[in-house]
Amino acid sequence: MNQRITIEEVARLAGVSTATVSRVLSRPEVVRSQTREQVMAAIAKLDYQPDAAARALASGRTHTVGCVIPTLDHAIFARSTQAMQTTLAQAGYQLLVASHEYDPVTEFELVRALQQRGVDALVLVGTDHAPRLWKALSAWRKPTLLTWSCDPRLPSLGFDNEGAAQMAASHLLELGHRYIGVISGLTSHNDRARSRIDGVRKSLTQAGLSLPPTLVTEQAFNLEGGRLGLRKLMASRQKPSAIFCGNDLLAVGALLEAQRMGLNVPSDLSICGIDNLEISEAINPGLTTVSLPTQDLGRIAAQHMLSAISGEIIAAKSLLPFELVVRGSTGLPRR
Amino acid sequence: MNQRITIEEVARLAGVSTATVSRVLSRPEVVRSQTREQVMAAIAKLDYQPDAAARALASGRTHTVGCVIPTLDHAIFARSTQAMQTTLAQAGYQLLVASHEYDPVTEFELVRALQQRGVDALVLVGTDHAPRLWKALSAWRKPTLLTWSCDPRLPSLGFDNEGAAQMAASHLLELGHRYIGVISGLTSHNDRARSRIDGVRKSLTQAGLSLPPTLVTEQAFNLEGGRLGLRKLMASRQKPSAIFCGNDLLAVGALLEAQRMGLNVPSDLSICGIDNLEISEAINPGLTTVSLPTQDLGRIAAQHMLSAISGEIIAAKSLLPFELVVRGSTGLPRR
DNA sequence: TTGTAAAATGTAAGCGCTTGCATATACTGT
DNA sequence: ACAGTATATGCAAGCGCTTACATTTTACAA
Repeated sequence: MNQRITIEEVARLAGVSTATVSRVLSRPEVVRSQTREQVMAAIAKLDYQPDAAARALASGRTHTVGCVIPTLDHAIFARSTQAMQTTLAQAGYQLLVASHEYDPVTEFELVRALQQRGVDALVLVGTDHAPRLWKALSAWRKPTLLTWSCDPRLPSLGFDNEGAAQMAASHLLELGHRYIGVISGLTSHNDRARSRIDGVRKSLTQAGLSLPPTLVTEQAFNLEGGRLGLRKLMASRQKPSAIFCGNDLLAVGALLEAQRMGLNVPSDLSICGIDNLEISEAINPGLTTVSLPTQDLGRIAAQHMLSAISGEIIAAKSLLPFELVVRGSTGLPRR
Repeated sequence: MNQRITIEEVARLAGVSTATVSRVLSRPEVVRSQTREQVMAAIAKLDYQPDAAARALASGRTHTVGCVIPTLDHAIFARSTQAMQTTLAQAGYQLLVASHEYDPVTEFELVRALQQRGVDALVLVGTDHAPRLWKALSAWRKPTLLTWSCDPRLPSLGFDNEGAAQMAASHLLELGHRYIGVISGLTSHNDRARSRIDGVRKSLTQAGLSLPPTLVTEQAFNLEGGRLGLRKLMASRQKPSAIFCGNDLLAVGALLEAQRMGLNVPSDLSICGIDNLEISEAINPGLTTVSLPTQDLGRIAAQHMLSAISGEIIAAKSLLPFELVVRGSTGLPRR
């Protein structure tokens, strides 16, 4: 840190006290405009950059929001995180991201690390967390937000994952499918994946059908998982005529693998996902899916945290809308 | 911050001075093991969490690395950022990410913001930066790394983008293509995109061919861009028999659009990209591409910064390897 | 033992800023 | 002009930690 410019030098040059300089920086409206301009001139002249650590120590606020996600390597999280970052940056806040790769222990440690760093707010994904993490969160006196799914224990901003899956399943049922397979993401430490399976099961039950374990497979959350899942389901005794995938990545993988196997989608097999990624629309045939506003999720999460930081009360639970997007990958079952 | 536990309370409970507690935290080996254990016990008992802002102010180090990228919304950046974050976290460092959406002004401001925050190192993407950003970087006395492409002005870790594009173009030339079109990403504030076009041009020139402007189109960096680009090129007077895309996202978009137009890939049109995304392998036909180790890029970038922070000298320029992956999307031109 | 060097610990001065409170200056109405 | 307010600025005490440097303890040789 060689000859860093300090607030003192600015104060000297401007002919005021450090307190005034500080005020110009944080609450300019309380400083007389003439004084303010002198100070601003000095700041500009010296190219003064306040030391964030010192500000944080003195004020107890870091202008930083922490965000702990499973991984940036999935488009949905990358997208919402991107939106969050942009929104925060516009308000002068910085985003500290950390990812745990679906490991609850890592997640706990990351949260602690972010808390130590004094982030002003924390955003987490989902409701599956280690008990001691819940404890660490409730002992923490700063805004915290759960995203993607909701839990009564903390303010949440998410989707009705079960409902989204039900919507997809109903679509398949309405088309006349009776044997519906499910390719789910790994459900460990992932409540979204579980809720989505539950949603399908609920729809099937309501229709007087059931979801036999042989028609459900859990796969890694990537294209390869979708392909493996498809092969597994199509190898079962009673082949499904339609497959619901826990997300679009799996669905796209399944679709491409079906085509490789020489199956025609949708006449041989209908496939449906959740998320509505860009690829879902582009692929041939287009993927029928439930569209989730993931970008809005990130943006609104950021807005909520900014509000909460400035003392406003935020909704305990907000659900974002979703809608079925029917494309070419689903159709009537073979007679 | 209500009744936060401070180092003083730990010291009191352990019966030592705050200095000793501090040493246990940062240089445990200089403390007698017996003392160290007393202190650790006190830390555990009180669940003491050191205040990062105070540590930063006193020590001048934040254990934070800043990373400024164009956007997280592209798989390649998400992937390398993810790898960086993981590597840093393992070393007890946190990642502050910021994205500028290809806007140099925003980029400059973000860098300043990160510098104010006292990050211990900074990672940037590419070599296209505002002049005042270069100035701000050289005035800064901490490790800085350029990634994706290299520049003599700063330590760099990247790819030979021109070479990668040449490799792809040579492949198409060897197959016998003479009319090669290019769908490039937007070249503004994006040296990688420009280098890749240059690479293709160079290969063509060496083969005694040229790259007419009508066979080059710049498109937004997404699937839609690839589709628009394809339509544009296929509408030109002299249709290309092969298309090089600046990255795989464009290539996949182009491929899917070609199929929608009823073209057979590769017999009617060969398509080739750069990056080797997961989708490139999964799609039918598989996309011929130049594979870049983006994950390694992030991991190694993190390692370099950790080394540099601890005072080691890092290479001024490291180039990561790449290789051509030939799949089904390229073939011989129609006779 | 005792002396000496090495190792361990303690003391206390900051790090650069914010902010409650005291003081000074600027307005207002009479 | 003057008291009485309202507004603007300054003073100085921290925020919680790190780290030279000083001091004490330990280890070991003589």
